[in-house]
Amino acid sequence: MRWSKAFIPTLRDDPADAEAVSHKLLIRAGFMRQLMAGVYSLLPLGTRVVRKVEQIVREEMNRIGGQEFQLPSLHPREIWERSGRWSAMGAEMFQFQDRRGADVALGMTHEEIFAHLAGGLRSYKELPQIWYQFQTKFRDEARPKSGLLRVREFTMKDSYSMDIDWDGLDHAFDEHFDAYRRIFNRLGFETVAVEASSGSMGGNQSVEFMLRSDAGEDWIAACSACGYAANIEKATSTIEPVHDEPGLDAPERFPTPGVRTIEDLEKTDGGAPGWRQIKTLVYRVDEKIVLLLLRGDHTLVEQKIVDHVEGGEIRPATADEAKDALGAQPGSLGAVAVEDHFIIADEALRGRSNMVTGANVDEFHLRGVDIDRDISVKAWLDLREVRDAEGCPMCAAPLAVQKTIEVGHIFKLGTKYSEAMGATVLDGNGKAAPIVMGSYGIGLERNMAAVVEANHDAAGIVWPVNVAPYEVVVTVVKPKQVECLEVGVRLYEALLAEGIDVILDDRDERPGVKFKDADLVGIPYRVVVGPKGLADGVVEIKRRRDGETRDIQVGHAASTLAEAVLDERR
RNA sequence: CGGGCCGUGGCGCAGCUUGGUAGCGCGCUUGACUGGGGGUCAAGAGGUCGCGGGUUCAAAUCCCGCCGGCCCGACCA
Repeated sequence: MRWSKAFIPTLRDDPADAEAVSHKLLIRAGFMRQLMAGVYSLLPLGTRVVRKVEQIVREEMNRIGGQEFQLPSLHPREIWERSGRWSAMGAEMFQFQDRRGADVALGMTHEEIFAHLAGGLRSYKELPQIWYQFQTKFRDEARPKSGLLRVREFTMKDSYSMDIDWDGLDHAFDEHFDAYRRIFNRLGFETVAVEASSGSMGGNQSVEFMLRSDAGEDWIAACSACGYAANIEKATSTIEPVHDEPGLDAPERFPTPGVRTIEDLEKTDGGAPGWRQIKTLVYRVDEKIVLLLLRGDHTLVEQKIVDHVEGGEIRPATADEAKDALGAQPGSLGAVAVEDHFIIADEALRGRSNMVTGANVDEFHLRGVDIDRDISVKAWLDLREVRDAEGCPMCAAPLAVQKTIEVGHIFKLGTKYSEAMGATVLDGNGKAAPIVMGSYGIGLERNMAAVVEANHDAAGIVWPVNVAPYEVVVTVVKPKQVECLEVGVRLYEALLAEGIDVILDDRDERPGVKFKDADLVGIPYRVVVGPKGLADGVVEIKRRRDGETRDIQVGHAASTLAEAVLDERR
C-alpha cells in the first residue's frame, strides 16, 4: 500500500466527544468513525487490525479442535421462546416484526441456535465437539460508552462445547481457558482470570478475563499473594472481627428526628458508628417482599442476591411498598420482630449484639439490638461488597480492588439450552442424554480497543507486531527526489517479497508530518529513506516501542527488518 | 430510565448574556519558496448555525417542542 493512495484520515486534535484513550486514538489515527451511539464504522486500518485479531483467535480455536461455523444474525422468536430468553433479555434485544408480522430478533448471542443445531448429533460417540463462529452481535445497550469498549453492534467469536458429561465440560472449559490465555498473550496484554457471575447466561460457573485499566468499568478484587481473583459481584473477603459491648435486655426505642441515612444516625444522640448499625434494605423478589440486612457501613452487591434466586425478578422496593410492608419510611426501617417477611442477613452480622437499627416507626430507631435474639433471620448469605485492603478469603493477605476491562468470558452452561432445544444424544446405555454445554466469548473490537489501552504513549498507539495494521512503514523523506523515492520503492518491494505488511509513505509532505502520522498510527517499525542517509548509503530504522534507532546499509535493510518483524510475530 | 454537559464548514472552537454583516485555528485546493519531527508566503473553495414551531421589521442569539451525542448513575454479557 502507498500511503498517498490510502484512506487514513488522521486528525490533529482529539475528538471532542471521546474520553477513553482508545476511543480518542482510534478516531484520531484514522481507524474508525462513529455512526451513532455505540455503533462504529471500521476504516481500512481498523479493519486490518480486527482481521488480525480474528485470525489469532481462529488459530487458537482451531488448535483446540474448534470447527468454524457461520450462523445467521436474524432469529425467529420461537427459538428464543424455547429457552425463555425472548422476554428475559428484555429491552436489550433488538426485536421487531417482518413484513408478515412475524416476530424476529437480531442475535445478541447464539446459545439457542447452536443448541438447535446440536440436535443433529445422535450419539455420544460424536462428542466432544467444539463449534465456533465470528458473528455480529446486536445488543441494545442502555448506555454505550468509551468508544469500542461498550457498543451496540460488534463482532464476537463465540464458541460452544458439547460433551456427554460434566467431566467432558470441565475439560473443554480448561482447553478454552488455556486458549484464551494464549490469545491475550498474543494480543499483547496481561489478563487476570477472575471468578464471575453468570448473569443471564445461566450455568453454574464462569470465568472472566480482565485487563487492568482505568478505562474499564468492571471492578475485581485480586490477591497478589495467592492469586485469588474475583469480580466484585462475586468476591468475598475476611474482615477485622469486631467486639460488641454487652447490650440491653431488650431493644430500646429512641427518637431520631430527621435521621434518614447511616451517616445521620452516626451523628445523632443515641446513635452509633456505621459498623454498629444494621442497614435494612427492602427488595421485591418475585412479587414478595424480602428484607436484606447488612452492616451499616457495608454496601450490598445486588448481583449476589440475583445469583441466589435463579431467574427471579428482583428490584428494590419503592418507598410506598416499604411503608406498606414495615409501616415506616426508608430511614427508619428495621427487621426486629418482623415475622411475616423473608429476612436475609449478611454473614458479617453473625453473632452481633448491641446494634442500632430502624424501629419501623418514622423518626425512631432501636438500640441494644441482639441479632440472634431479636431478629428472625431466615438465611445467612454473603451480600456485601469487598473493599480495598480487606483480607483475601484464601490466604488473608490484603486484597486489591481494581478497575478492569472484560476482554473474554467463559461459561459452564450445563444442560439448560440442550434441554430447551431437545439436543440429546444416546449414551453408552442407549438412553437419551442432554448434551452438556459450555459457551465462550471474545469481542473482537473491544479487544482491539484493549490492545490500545494497554499499548500507547503520548505520541499515539504502539501496536504489537501481531496485530499492527502494518508492520513496517517506509518513510520517503523527499519523494520528489528520484533516488530517494526509488530506494524507498525498492525497499518496500523487497519487504513485500519477504511477506512483511509494509506501507510506503510516499506522500509529498514535510518529513515531520509523516513521522507524526507514523507514530500516531503506531506502526512498529519505521525505516526512513532520505538524502542525508543515502549520502552514506544508509537508511534509518526506528522501533516505535522504545524509540531505538539505528542506521543500516541500504542493501541490508530489508533482511534486517524482516528478521526483526518475524522475530516478534507470535 | 434519572442527573449534568453539548450540537455553528472535514476537525477543534468563538459568537448567544444585550437579536441586525456568520468568525478564528487546523485541515483542504492552486502557486511559489522549502524539505530529517505537524514549515513560510500568497490566492481560493467550503456553513440549511441539529430539526420543527413561535415571538419579532429582523433569530446562530429569545421562547416552546423534538431529535442527536458525551459524561455520571441505574441496568447489563
